[in-house]
This record gives sequence, C-alpha cells and structure tokens, in this order.
Amino acid sequence: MSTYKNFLDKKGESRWQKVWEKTKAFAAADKSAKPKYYCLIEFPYPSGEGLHVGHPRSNTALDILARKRRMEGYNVLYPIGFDAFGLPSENYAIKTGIHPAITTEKNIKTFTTQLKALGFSFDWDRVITTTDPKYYKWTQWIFLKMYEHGLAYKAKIPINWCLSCKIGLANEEVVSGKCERCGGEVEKREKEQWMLKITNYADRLIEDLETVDYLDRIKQQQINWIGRSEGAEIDFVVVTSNKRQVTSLKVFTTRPDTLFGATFMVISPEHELLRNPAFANASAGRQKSEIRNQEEVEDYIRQAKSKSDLERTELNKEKTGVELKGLKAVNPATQKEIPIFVADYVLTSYGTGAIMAVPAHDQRDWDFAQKYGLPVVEVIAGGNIKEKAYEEIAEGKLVNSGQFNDLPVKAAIAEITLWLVKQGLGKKAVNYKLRDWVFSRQRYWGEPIPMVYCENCKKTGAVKDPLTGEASGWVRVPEKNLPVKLPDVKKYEPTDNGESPLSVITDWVNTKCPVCGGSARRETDTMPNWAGSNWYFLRYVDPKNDKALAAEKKLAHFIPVDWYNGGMEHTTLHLLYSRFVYKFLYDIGAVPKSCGSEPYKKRTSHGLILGEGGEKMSKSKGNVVNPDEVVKKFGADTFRVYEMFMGPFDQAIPWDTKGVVGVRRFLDRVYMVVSKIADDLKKSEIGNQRSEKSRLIHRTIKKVSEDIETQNYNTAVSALMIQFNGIDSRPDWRPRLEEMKGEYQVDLAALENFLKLLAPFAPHLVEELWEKLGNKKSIFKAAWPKADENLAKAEEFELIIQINGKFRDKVKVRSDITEQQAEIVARQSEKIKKYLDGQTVKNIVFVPGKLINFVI
RNA sequence: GGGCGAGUGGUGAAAUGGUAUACACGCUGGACUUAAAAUCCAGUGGCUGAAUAAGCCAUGUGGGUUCGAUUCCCUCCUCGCCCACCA
Repeated sequence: MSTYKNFLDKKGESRWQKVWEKTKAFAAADKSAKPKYYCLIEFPYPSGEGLHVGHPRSNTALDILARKRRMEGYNVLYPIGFDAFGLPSENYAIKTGIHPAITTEKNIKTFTTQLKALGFSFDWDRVITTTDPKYYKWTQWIFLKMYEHGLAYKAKIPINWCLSCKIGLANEEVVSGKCERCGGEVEKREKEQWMLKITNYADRLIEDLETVDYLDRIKQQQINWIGRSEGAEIDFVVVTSNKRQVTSLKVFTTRPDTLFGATFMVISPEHELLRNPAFANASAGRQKSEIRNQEEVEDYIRQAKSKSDLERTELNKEKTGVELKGLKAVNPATQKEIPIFVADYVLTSYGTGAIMAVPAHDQRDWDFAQKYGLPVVEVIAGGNIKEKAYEEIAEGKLVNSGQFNDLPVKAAIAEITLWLVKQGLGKKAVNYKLRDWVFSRQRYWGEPIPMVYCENCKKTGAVKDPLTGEASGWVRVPEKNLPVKLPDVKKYEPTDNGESPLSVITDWVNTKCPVCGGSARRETDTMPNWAGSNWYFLRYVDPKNDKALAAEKKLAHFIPVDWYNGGMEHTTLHLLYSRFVYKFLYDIGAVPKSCGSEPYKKRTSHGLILGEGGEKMSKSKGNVVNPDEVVKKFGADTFRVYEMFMGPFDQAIPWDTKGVVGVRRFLDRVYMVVSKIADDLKKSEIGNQRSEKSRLIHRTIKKVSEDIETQNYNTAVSALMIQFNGIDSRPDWRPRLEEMKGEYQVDLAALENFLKLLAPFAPHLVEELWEKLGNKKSIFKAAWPKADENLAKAEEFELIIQINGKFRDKVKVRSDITEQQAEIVARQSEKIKKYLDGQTVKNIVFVPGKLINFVI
C-alpha cells in the first residue's frame, strides 16, 4: 500500500507544484466576469539567510484564503515580489566588494525556490522586484509628482553620525546609542535632507480609519502614532535687559488655562532663537550677543548634541538647563517678565520647540523649578503643589488668574483661548506627534532621487519651488528621462563627509540642467527602503506596464486590496506611509476614483514565531528553525498545517518540533485511509454510499468556513481532525481502518467535502488524493462546500440538568424539546430526584438546545 | 509615565454568559515485533476513595453583577509588546 511517506519520497509535492505552474492554475485574470478578490501579504526582503519560518505563517494564512476564494468563484489576485533595496546587501557589498545586485539576484533565486517548495498559490507571472529599474522608474515618478505638488522639500535634519566609521547611520543601525557595526560613539550631525509632507495628510489618515476594517489595535496604534492634540499657540514677547523687544517665542500648549501660572520658559537646544544672528549668536559675525552668558549656553548646546538619544531619555529624571541671561519673556496674561532657559527636556521635534513652563501643573516643569529655585504659582485649586504638580483636568477651578478665577478647567481652556485670539496673542492650534518623513539616505543601494541642482536656474529664477513659490536650484529630471539608473561604483561606503557613495562618480553627478542646458549636479541621496514598498501592491495589477505605474482599467478592477496581512511591526511605518502615498496618488488621479481613498479594506496581523525556548529566533542564540529542513523531513503540507495549528494566529508563539509530529500523523492517516478507499473503489470492493447521513460533516463545513474568515486557523484544523478521526474514534461516515479489510461502506459525499475543506491547508496531499479518487480536474476548480444548516443542527442533544447552576446530570433529548417536556424529563433522573427531594423549587431556567436549571 | 494585550493541565491551547480543560504534544499501560522505531488501542487536571461508586476543589488575587462567570464590572499582582521628557 502506498503511504504518505512514499508520496513524499517520490517527490509528490513538487510534482503538483509543477502541474500548477505549467497550467498557470493560480494566475489572476486582468478582466473577468467573476468578482475580484485581492489577497496581499507583505513582500519579503530577500536576505542572505533565506526564508524564515515566520514568512510562511502569514503566507499560508492568506494562501488558504486565496484558495478558498477561488473555490468560491472569485477572480483571485495573490501576488508575490521582493523588496530588495536595503542595508544588509549593501553592508555585504562593503565587506566583500560584491555588487548588491548580484547578491540580490542570488537571494531572490533562493527565496523563489523556497516559496515554491511550500506550494503557495502565488501568481508567479506578476513577480516584481523593487530594485528593477523598470519598477523603480515609477517609484521615482511618484517622487517627482510629490515634488510637483509641494509635498517634497529639503530641510536641515540631524542624522546619526558614527565618529569612528565616519558614516551616517540609519536609525536601525544605532543600537543603544552606539554604532551597530563598530560599537563606537554616535552623535547627531545636521544635514540637508529630502522630506515628504506626510503631516498634510495627518487628519485624513486618522479620519479614514473609520472606513476600513483593521484590527482595533492597529487602528489605535496608528492614531497614537499620529498623536493629534488640540490646544493653543501663544506668542511670548522676548525683551532685553533694557526692555527692548528683540523677538517673540511661539509655544504650543494643550493647557492654555494654566497661562497665568507660566513662571518661566524653556526652549530646546536646537531652537532657532539660539541661532538668530540678530542678537543671539556671537560667533556669526557680531561681536556682542544679547545673551550675556553666551559661552555657557553654547557649551550646554554642544553637550546636548553629543548626548545620544539613549542618554537623553535615560537621564530623564535629572533635568538640566541653562538660563539665557540678559533675555526675558513677558507672560502675556500677567505682563510679568519671566526667565528663559535652554534645556534638553524640551524636544525640538514636537510643537514649536519651546514651552511655557507651568511648574504648578506639569510635573516636568515642577522638577525643573525645584532644581533651579523658580517660583511655582498655583492657578488651579485642588492639589498640593508643595508636594508635586497638580495635573488633574476633570475637577478644580482657576485661582490667581485674574478675570478667569473660579472657572472650571474645561471652560477656562475655551475662554482663555478666545481671549488670546481677541487680543491677537495667539490662536487655536492642532499639533501632531507625527513628523514629516525624512526621505533621504546617504547610501548606495536605493533608488536615486531624480533631481538635479542647477546654480544658474536659481540665479535667473527660471525654476520655482512648487511649495514656496521662490526661485530654486532644484530641477526635476523630466519624466521621459526616467529611470535615473544607479551607476556602478567601486566603493560602497558613504564618503568621509557623509555623502552618498554616488557623490564621487563625477561623470554621473555632473550633468546638464534639463531646463537651461547648463552644467548641473545630480542629487546623490537615495530613497529609504520604504520607498519601493509604498505602492508595490498597485504594480502587481499591471507589473509590465511602461507607460504608467499601472493601467487605469486594471487598477479599477483590482484595487483596493481586499485583505492585507502583515507584521505588527509595520503598523506605524510601512502601513501609514503606504496609506499616505496611496491617498496622494488617488488625489492626483493616478489611481481612479472608483478605487476609493483607502488602499487596504482589511488589515490583520500575525504573531511572531519564537524559538523553542520562547525567545526571539536569532542566529546568535542558535535557535533558528530552517524551513527547508522542516519541509524535507515532514513535507510542505505538514509544515503549513502545523503553522496554522500551533496556536492563535495573532499571538507570538514558540516553535515546537515535537508538535509538528501530531500534524504529520494526522496527514499520514488521511493519506492512508483515503488512498485505500480510492483503490477499493477502483476494484469496486466497497459499497458507495452517498446518503449524506453524516451530520458531522455539515458542522465541520460551517466551522472550517467560518474559522478561515475569522483567522481561527488552529480551531479549523482541530475541526478537520475531529471530522476525520470522528468522535470517540468512530467517524459516522467511514469505517475505522481495521474494518476496511473486507467490504465496507463510505459516505463519499462527506469524504469529498472533507477533502475540499482540507485542500487549502494541505494542497499537495489533497490534489493527489483527489486524483486517486478519479477526478480529472484540480480540486481547486471544485466549488467550496456549503453547510446545510438543518443537518448541521443535531436532531438530538444532551440536555444539561443543573441544580443552582451546577452541573448534575445530562440526558439525551430531541432538539425541539419544550420547557415543560424538559422539566418532566429532568425530574425523572434519579440523581436529580435526590437533589430535589424535600426542596422547594423557586425558579426554573430553561435555555432551548442547552440546559435546564432548577433553583432551590 | 502612556497605550494595547495576556495570565486555564506537565506543554501548545479550546470554550466570549450555560457540562471548564475540545484538538494536539508529552506521559502511562496494552497490542504488534526476536528487539527497537513506526503504527494501532486504552488511560491521563488535583484531592478523598478499592472503584470505570460517590463527592469535593480548581481558569493569577480579592470582591461584585447573575439562577449560572474562564467569559461582564471593580481592586490588586505578574508577564509580554509598542510608544515614551509629546508641553
């Protein structure tokens, strides 16, 4: 007899993979009378380590969905590609001198082989790679469009600079404030960088979450990340010691009600006031600064700069700062002069980089005031400000606040804001934690930013910045000249001054200005690795188009994505960025309006697969499970089913090689029993019974169908096991294996339905058995079974009899039993008689189909 | 400090107001075998008990709502993830 092991040994799985590939079994049609369904998983980064066991968890889940949808009659698009720009290939190139394109190509081959060996039903004709110039042509095109619409601009932004490697580091390369490669010190250096104005879309990115079906925690995380808060922007006049007004400071506050309690101000070390040559900066040509302790201040700024992010947060208990002597701010409410400090507990990246400090009602300001002996003025009654700041907002009334005394906090916020607006001292304002997106990298292995700098055009004013309308030297590379291809370089390290390695390729950098024809220089920064993944799901619908990022008709057919599954770690970056970019493309009409303003209808997340000990898998811990070995040892189907069975899909879960065995045993049994039935059918040795007597199968159909939709894959597999093994090892639709020696009967309808339900989980095995049963067409051309609700409901059930809510007995009764009948039946039970003897029944609770409860 | 989530057998876990521990691993015993592996069969939360009699106790802790709570509400404890001097 042929066993499952024989099937695997004879390369049965790869035989089916070849059949699917040859017949293009899973190709999506560009046009179809069928309704479309777009399943999407995050395309992998083709790392040198090969596929991780985490990838198949997401891939299998949506593969199951894709296969089910096809059987339900949808035109399914389930594509795959590679997000191939990235640091590991580049670092490998720095180490070995091997071009990242070569490494990438090799890795993609490995990934492709591995993915195919798992039998995912991807449409392999639509594979895309972000490093392909035909692809990144359109990534560059999107950048040009953003620039054209005033969404891209250059700004001075600090980058992480490793002092010993002399290169700029990506945030992910800075580990606990040190350089990841050499362990050396990292400091901040300012550099001009391309920025994208994602903040323009902040409100829409929050509001439109109401129109999509994302897991709640995903929505919540995005909302928190965007961090919208409402408050007021207030101007504080800054004066010198001889009362001359030199400038003013803008602050953002969510608590304008505490304005009368503002007893000092704090600005961040990066604040522009400190660079203002008009009065603050002694080194910029002026002999005398208005700040009398200029040197002390500059020392402090230098120190703050050299502090790593870690130090800045680690030391957050002890606040430091320096007063700007010679300058004072005027509290617009009290007209009192208050001191100004520079301190690094104020962040330059939030609000205006300056705060009005209200020590009585903000703990951080309170701490600072204690340390520097600053006055603490209570303006909201109810706390004990000698002990700590009183931050409560719900109760408490204003004091020491002039005309606003006795107002409750909430009313005071509105009243004081109104007063500020009337006086011309401030306005209502909204602030976001979300920052504009730094889109430049001084790296080789990324999409070149398609811009050219022309000094001449800036002088003549021939080119204007679309955002500011001012004359600019930045000229867009014309669309017809795209893509701007990455040139070959000899060295892949960033240069000593932090520029990209592209900057030393002079014959590439020096070019002609597309506007005036004069000499100009190319932008040498490249895009971050998010750039290609922003819009890749659009390219899948039309991967070979060279006229547009995708044809309108095809976009209209497939977009939006119906179900997108990916890692929780991408919730705030990739997911938010790609929603932003999609909205932009939608706004400019690159995506038809009929697609809607959100790219993903539904977003779910899978949990991490951990090592056997429950720790994150990593090479250094030596607990990495290699998927190839699992496939080799147990087969792809076992691997797939195990990953679905191991636990709740959205939870992190440790790998357990022992657990794989259980799944393998189950599939072994399925193979053995069904192929025996198939053989005996051919020999006509069994009674073919299509009575559909089995009620269990209808319950299983219902359960498995629902569980796939709700991602309870673990209980779906368990339902399949129960269906096959039967309750008490006596399935009602087939004999046990030892009873199959002679003549026996099988409910073939139940068997076929069982195979259809198992097919998305274990496609190779089921195709084989389906063929053995005499079917000529793939099981994935068959229709997904429907549960008969009446049959799914049992004719009889076990009525639970409770006394005071405690289980005491059960008895088999008809499903349509009434309360009166149930009571009679229950009272006949010997056990129940014992409990009810001599007791008064106060109440009877009857739940149809479930139980009867006597309250005594 | 903020946000989100979790705590159930030896283990992964199931049950979302109604028999707590489905399914699977592991373990124990049995069948088959010269033997082992594999496979098959049976058992398997704890306690009392000879018992497959009967009963009690058990879903992190303490309380509440309910005829009935793993499930809903409150207190506390522990763990995980994300964010974090966000004005």
